[in-house]
Amino acid sequence: MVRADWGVMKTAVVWFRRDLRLTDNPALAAAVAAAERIVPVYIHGPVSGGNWPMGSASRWWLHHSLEALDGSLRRLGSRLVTRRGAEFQSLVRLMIETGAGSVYWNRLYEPTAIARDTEIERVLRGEGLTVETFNSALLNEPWEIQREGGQPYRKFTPFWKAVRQRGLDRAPELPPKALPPVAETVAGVPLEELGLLPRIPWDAGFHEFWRAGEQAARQRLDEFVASALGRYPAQRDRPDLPATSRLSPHLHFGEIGPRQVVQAMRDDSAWIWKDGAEAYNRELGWREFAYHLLYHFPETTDEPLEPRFAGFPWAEGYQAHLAAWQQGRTGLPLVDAGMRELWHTGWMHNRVRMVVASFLTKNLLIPWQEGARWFWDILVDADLANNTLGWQWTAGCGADAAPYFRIFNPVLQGQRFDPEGAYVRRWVPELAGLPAAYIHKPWRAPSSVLEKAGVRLDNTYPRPIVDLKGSRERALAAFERIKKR
DNA sequence: TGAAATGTTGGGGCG
DNA sequence: ACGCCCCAACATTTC
Repeated sequence: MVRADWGVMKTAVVWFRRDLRLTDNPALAAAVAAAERIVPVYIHGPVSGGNWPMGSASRWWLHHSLEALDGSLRRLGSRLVTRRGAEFQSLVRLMIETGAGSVYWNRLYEPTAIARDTEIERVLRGEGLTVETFNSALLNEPWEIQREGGQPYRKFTPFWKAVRQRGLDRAPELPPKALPPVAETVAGVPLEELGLLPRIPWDAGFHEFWRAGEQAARQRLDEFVASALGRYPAQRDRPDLPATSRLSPHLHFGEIGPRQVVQAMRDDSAWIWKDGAEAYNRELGWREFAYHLLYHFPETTDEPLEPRFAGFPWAEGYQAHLAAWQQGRTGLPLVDAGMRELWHTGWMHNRVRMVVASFLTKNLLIPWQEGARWFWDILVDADLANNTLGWQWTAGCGADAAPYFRIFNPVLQGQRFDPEGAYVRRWVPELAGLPAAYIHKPWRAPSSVLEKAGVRLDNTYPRPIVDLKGSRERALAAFERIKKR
């Protein structure tokens, strides 16, 4: 095969974005197959993302993930070039500098990213350059799954059925065995100068819970399959147990891809864990559904999909309640435990996410956008598609949403899913001395029990900021006003 | 991927 | 022995 025709080496830029891995990276694989020289680049653009610029926790993760990616590239003989500046200009400059005639990237699906990438692709192609884009993030492109007649799905169950009929098998790309070096003359900005790490070290605790990067992602997947997958269907709703995969931030940054995850489920020889694999694949299905919805209904990041919710009578003057929710001092132990887990680790168990979201939007009648905004900033797995779906689902205004009357009771949810109170004890230590019978409702505990546990209501721990029964009735009345006639 | 209110049933205490 | 009542326990309906 003659490739280095006329003695000119072909150079390709691989533009990394949220595909921070070498295995199962179709853009990288295609570039390696097509060119002799590879320039891997990450471009840190100016504040972008429209209404949704990357949050603090995401930036923390990104910093460490880029560090890991650079390490992986170096082990193969290459390195990551890090640039700062507007994406288009940075890309053009780099291509001119390196003599690259082509650029490869894996697609993003956020509305602002689609608009930007489409424009970059158009202009570069107009200049006669090669632009090739790929799917690394999803099992199917959002437009590949369609209803009869071409409309998008709005219900998960038929969507998932269509996905299953299409089949989940997508062979992951193998990683390159080696990569050509990047010339010394190609300069980059040191990672530290991107300013991704917070100035105030509120992230100090994150290191205890997370390790970013492709290797860590793979390890977590393997450990999950080996140790927890069998119990996943029965225990995944238990925040007090290590029953979930915690892959979400790795998936968000593309340190591992859904194809690899599905393959791990399939390859697992213990078929008695079939139910676990099925249940976990279904969760990947929700992720696919979220991207499907974001692609087809891009305005839902800010507006309810269900138009009648535009006139919903949300509470006014809710700042104090919002702050109590954010800081984990609502007086509802399960809610506070969740919000503090979020603050300390950048992550929250999914069952608890539903409970705190229901409490915010229904018991406090605070607009779901406020919750989405807070999660966006604090979650290490903050993902526009998933976050939007999750909040609209809880608020009852989204696709396949929870009916408006479905209001979680944080006490009952706590008793059901944290029966011994271990989760609350861990994150709300001032309640740790309470017996299980009162851990989820300290305000109902006899004074002798409180005293023995060292709990002084209103002092060491607040009473509930709203009455559960009354606020539930208020929410039902509010929803009644926008009910479909 | 609810909770509360309301309805039904059946065991057991008791006159 | 029988009927009455109470009330868990469970089922159904409603929000």
